[in-house]
Amino acid sequence: MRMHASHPLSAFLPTRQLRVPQGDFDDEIGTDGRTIVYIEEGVVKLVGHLGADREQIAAFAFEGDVLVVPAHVSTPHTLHALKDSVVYFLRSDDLLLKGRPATGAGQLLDRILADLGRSRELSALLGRKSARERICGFLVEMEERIGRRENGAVTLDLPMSRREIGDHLGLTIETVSRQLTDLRERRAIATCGRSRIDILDPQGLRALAGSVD
Amino acid sequence: MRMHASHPLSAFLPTRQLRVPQGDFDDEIGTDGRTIVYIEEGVVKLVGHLGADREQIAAFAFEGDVLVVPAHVSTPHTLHALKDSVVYFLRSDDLLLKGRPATGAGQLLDRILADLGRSRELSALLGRKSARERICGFLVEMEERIGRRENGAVTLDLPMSRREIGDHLGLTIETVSRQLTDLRERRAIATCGRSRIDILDPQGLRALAGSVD
DNA sequence: CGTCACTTTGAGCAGGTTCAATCTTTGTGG
DNA sequence: CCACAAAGATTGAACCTGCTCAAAGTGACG
Repeated sequence: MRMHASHPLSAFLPTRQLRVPQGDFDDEIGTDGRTIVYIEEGVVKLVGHLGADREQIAAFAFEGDVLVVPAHVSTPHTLHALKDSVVYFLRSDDLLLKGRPATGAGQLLDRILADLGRSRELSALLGRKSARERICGFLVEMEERIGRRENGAVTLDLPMSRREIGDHLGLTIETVSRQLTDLRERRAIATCGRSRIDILDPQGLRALAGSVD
Repeated sequence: MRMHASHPLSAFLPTRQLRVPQGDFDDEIGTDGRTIVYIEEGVVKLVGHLGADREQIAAFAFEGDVLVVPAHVSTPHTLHALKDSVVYFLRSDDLLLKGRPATGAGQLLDRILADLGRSRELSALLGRKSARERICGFLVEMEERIGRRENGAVTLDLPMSRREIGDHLGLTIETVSRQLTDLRERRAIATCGRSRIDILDPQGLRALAGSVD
């Protein structure tokens, strides 16, 4: 499903490729209009800043994802790379007004709407789910987006820290840690080092995630 | 800023106008693809269903707003009219692939991105704000979207109930009520009946909303 | 092998929920 | 126009989930 090296985006629109090392790259985002980012390689997080060290991670974006950086909102948002990444920038103004909707435009719009869909899903999670449900919902989402099948179980290599997971799910690191410990004791997952998580019971996890499905 | 009677949307795209009485109109939404809704008149809410009477109101949409109904997400979403409304439906497939990007297309995309911006703002609110901050943030947003200036103060005629406010902000009706009472006692707002709220101290409200701004 | 950042675990606390009772608003029919 | 009913809103008291603060443990990298 991912766009390839000579992907449609750059084929018909004025994009700007950027290789970013792990870390911040806020300078690259224009503040005057909405920016659309396509992740060609790596992992990126979109962070909302509420002041006083309060952060809400609005989204994690992986290879092939599109991320819309909001403008004209009261919470300032910035982008950060969790790994060395290659991204393309695109101003929303350029998407339609220049004419020439090509093959890639529909795909791009689809991905923008997918981004919006994930945002709605996050709202439901933050507004109405318990800590247990949030963690399980997060693990299920990660499984679907970056899980690798490995003889039976699904393996996750999480590129984000406990703090970042907490800042995404509206929880503290302590609560994240406790919930993961609990899931480990229930044999729903197994952990190995800081970033690796094996999903032992995908169905159990989905049940605990508390969605309708 | 709102589109007018012969608005660009219908001028270049296959839309479907629908007059809906107050209440549900879920049947009208196709389940097979993402649906984009333009509110010509009235007020609409987008509801995410988490089962067991748990609801998250993802968005309220007023005249001139565009609302994207997410598809392919694990939380089913439905639309409801809070008043008699007139809305236009548009499938995302039809937006770009048919060619002919017209004047309205850019405007429409802008509004889709505005919808996404509001969704990000909501995530920040739900993930990281206290009950007090949520209520104040909500009032400030409503002030900006549907507030009417009336000799000095700004007046709101809220079309939603306390329950709906709670289901939007991730709070119970009791907490919403208590917070409003508290704001009334601090002389930040005044209430009149169930739906009318006068904003007496807009700046104070913004300060209590806890955004950076 | 030592250091530093990150993670885990524990104990006490607090903001918001739950449950229950009362009060207010709104709409309806006499 | 008033009385009544039903839905919605407010208030109170007890409780509970997740937070805060603190300390100990673990992994990653020089």
